[in-house]
Amino acid sequence: MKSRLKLLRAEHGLTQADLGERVGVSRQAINAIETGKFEPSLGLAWRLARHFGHPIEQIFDFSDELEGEQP
Amino acid sequence: MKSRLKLLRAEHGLTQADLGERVGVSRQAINAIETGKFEPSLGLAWRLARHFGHPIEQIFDFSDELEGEQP
DNA sequence: CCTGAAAGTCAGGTTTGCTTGACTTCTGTC
DNA sequence: GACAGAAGTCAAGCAAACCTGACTTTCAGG
Repeated sequence: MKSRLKLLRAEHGLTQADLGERVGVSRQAINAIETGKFEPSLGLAWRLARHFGHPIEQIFDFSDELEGEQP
Repeated sequence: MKSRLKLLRAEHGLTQADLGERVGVSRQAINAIETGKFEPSLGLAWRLARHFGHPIEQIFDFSDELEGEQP
């Protein structure tokens, strides 16, 4: 999973602590997501997407993790 | 959080076990999500959304959980 | 060079997403 | 009414998503 979170946050001139505060998580959580330590929950992803005014899929991209999903 | 998962699954004529198999989780997981026991991870939400061809926000709706997010 | 703010990292702990296995309840069909 | 398949539920366990608190690294300005 790759995210555009770091980019978006920079564009909005926010610090990790700032963003964390606004979406209700710790600054370490934001940092961990940006550095790929883990993925956000659906609720957090939703709040982040809403905060930046973008759809979730446009911020968090899983399209490189296509396994056995027979179409 | 309310989801349209049960509805979409019914529209596609799938059983909980079927759907679970296609997105890579157990049938109990699908059931728990449909009955509101817990929320899916972002990865699972992404796979479900992709499987039904809808954006995540259109399937899982958090808009009733708006707390202190100063716009 | 110093300082301070921001970012990054680690340990330890709690909560939640998800598993398997087993059991019960609901719904239809014969 | 019996049977089967689907849905629902519970317990026990593991892994991932958070938390707090503390520490180190990076880097721009004075």
